[in-house]
Amino acid sequence: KRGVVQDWARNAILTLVNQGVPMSKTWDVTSANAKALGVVIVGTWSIRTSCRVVREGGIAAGLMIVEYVLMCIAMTMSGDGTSHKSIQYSSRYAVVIPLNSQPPKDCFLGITPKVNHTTATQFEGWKETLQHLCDNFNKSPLGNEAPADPTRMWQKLKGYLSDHASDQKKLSAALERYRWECDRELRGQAAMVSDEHVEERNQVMVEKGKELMEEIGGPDCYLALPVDEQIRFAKRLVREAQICLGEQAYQRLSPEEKEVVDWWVWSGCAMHKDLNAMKAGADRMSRWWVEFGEGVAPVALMNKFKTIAAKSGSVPEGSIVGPGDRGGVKVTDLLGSLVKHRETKKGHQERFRAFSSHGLAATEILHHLDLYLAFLQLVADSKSLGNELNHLERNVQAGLNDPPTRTELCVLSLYSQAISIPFSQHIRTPSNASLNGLDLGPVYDRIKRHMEAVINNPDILLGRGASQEVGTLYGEEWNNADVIQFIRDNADSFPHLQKILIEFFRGALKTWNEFAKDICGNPKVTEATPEQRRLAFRHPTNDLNEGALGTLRQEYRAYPNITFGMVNAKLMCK
DNA sequence: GGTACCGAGCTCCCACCCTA
DNA sequence: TAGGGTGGGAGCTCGGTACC
Repeated sequence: KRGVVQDWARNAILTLVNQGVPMSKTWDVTSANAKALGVVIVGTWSIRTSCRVVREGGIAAGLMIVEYVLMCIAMTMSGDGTSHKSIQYSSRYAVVIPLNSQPPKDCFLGITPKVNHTTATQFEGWKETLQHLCDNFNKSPLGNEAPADPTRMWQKLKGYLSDHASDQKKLSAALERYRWECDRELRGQAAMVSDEHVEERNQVMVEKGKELMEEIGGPDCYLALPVDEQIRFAKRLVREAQICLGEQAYQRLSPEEKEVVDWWVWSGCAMHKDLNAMKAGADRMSRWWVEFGEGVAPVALMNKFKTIAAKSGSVPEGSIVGPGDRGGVKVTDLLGSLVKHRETKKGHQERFRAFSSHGLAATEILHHLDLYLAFLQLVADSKSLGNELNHLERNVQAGLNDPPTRTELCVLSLYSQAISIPFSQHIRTPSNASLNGLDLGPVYDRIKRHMEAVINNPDILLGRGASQEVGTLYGEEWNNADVIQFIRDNADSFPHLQKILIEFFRGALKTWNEFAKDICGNPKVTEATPEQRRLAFRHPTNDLNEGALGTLRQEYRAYPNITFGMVNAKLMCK
């Protein structure tokens, strides 16, 4: 058809946009490539067409997702939230398990804005998401042939993956409850048209009818309702009767069949476990100085306002300085602000491109300690008036020169080198892409055993003869052997290092024990058959949702006027 | 550090073209 | 002639840059 952009061009547009080409430049890139290859393209396309193709691609991807879900044997869901410029957003993914032995498939269900972060709102968001996908599918020719029913999607759910926030566990319980309702509703639907248990069915209908009729005040009240209210009442009556009949049908199943039907597992993101363990270790480390430091503690690194208040003497310094105003984590935070500020116009990120986590930051700082101190001097020298560092720079300089703060940096680095990095590499390595989050029990046990070993014998990490074989989680190479050597060479400068290390590991271990309960201490997981685990497959981490929300921020920044619908379309096309 | 302006990239509205 | 496909132009938002 003349005047219509061909399929090859649509595919090219989607590919280019997925590779990061702005939608306004897809034609320029295509024509430049064609020219270079000596190919003549008949016609052209506009920016508007480019945008439409991407949006259509998103809709087509949504239809494909519904097809996958309708054909799959089971599925799990995962979600995460963030706020961007005062608006809350939720990202949702599903992993569908195909009928055959094909690997699980990730399906991006979209990012939606929401009015708040309550469990009820998030739960409604999930219902709306699946309903919206089915509505779109049913409006398409595919849906005319075989309409999609979100109830059947819900029935296939086997679990939920999220972070460890209490609202997420509550959300998982709400999703599980709704899955239960959908399952019983479908069983009830089958019972309604079945020739068996007819008396039972009639009895349920009569009883439910009476119960709901009493609730609204009797038949006269029902007749006084507007027609749309009457229809809503009738639908509710049918649904509740179906659920009741469905429960009766369920009770006739064998115990083994019931277990398969009811099986649902919530699990938390593995990287959140590590992050929380790091945080707990740091808290415990900072408390140690207060209880046993005998007056020695990391230097206070107060912000500008607290410093002014302390200097004025109006408030005792002890009541101003909080636990988060000193130590290794504080100095990595401050140096992070200095060399990798989240606002592109601030900081010195053109000179340094290194930080990403407290553990890695501590390693980087210790590895190049002299360089960072020299850099701060360079900053001071480059100031036009009086060679004075600003408040932030002075704080960083004080922290880097402070032995107790350096001690904490050593501990953060050792935990990162021994536990965090080997663990994250293990669960994120491409060869482990099919690693099931439910199969991480042995990994968590290994982490706990290794941490206990360090607590009982810190020389595993600190001893001069200690090797990477016994020091790291999997006995592999240190991520940064120079820093390990630096810590050992300077052990005399850190008299509290061993005690602080043990304290940190005790705090982190306690959190690991607590946070790994979803897998290690959960009989649903530990006693599950391989087939049950396969059906409830979920990734070890919530990276997919974290990544989608990160993409949303990047897209908003790169394209200020983009709608989240377009961001969704771009992500769904991938 | 504050202000004004520019430009990039997307969306919306509407008119035109093409085909069945 | 209706309806789908397409592009022109205007408008919006916000990061970047120049200037004071």
